[in-house]
Amino acid sequence: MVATTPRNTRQRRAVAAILDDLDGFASAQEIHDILRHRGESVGLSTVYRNLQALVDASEIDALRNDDGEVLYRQCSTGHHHHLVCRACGRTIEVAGPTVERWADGVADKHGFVDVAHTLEIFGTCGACAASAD
Amino acid sequence: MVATTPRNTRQRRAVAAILDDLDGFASAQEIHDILRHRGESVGLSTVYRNLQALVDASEIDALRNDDGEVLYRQCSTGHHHHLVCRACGRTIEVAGPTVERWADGVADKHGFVDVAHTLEIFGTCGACAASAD
DNA sequence: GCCCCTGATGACAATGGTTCCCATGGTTGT
DNA sequence: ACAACCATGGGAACCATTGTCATCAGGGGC
Repeated sequence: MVATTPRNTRQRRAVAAILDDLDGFASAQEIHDILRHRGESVGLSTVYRNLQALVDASEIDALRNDDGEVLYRQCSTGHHHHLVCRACGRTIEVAGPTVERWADGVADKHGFVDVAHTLEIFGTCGACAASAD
Repeated sequence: MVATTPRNTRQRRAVAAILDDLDGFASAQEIHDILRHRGESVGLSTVYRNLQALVDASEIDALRNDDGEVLYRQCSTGHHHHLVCRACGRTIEVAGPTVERWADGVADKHGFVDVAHTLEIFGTCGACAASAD
């Protein structure tokens, strides 16, 4: 499987630009809407395809919210987790070396191989909690 | 909010019985199929409703697999996480007091309130890894 | 045990996020 | 510029899940 270089299309650039601008996580549909409002309309299928390609290339992170929707965000490289505000989507990347070791240790102790884990922290950030009073 | 006692119907008992018998996680559709094969046919809507009720009552745990499907399992009470085999679904409950404290501490440090977290470990159990060779 | 009220059921429609299909158009190597 | 071929987009298809509503049955009251 020789990795073919993806073409540099207007749509691909537009999707990447949105992810550059956004701070928190956003769904594919939200990104599609933002593109429409910017006048840089891109087909919904294309948004999905490009997001999936970026995930495959490990250039963005994806996670599911409680509703099962997939959210995307441009993140730093390397393994990390997220502290996400339920209200505004603001996201803080967190590293947890201890947790990584713990998870691997638990799996190893039970004879599991090819181990991966998911860990996300959800809460309400200070600003949103204050404005909700 | 006075909790009304749910009625003791054949369908409710049948769904609970399946969860009693199963060891690992199963999707609503799988449980529906098992019921059909047992001859204790139950409407799909009813399966979903009863599973949701059991989740609300904290009598079973629910989590999403990579495909976004919701999986259900009868678990011990109290907060815990899961080590799940991708191949056979075998599940081991794990407690991680250190992780709990770490997650809460991280959230607190950033001023987040009303904090929750998700943590699941996926891997291939020894038996499945051996049979895959 | 029998009735009746009311919540539970189930067949089907509807929803919503995501993926598939395929004719068309734009990109890139030459 | 040319041509080959990948990317696009609009709509249909998919699939898990939820909603609708007429019908059914559990269980409290008698």
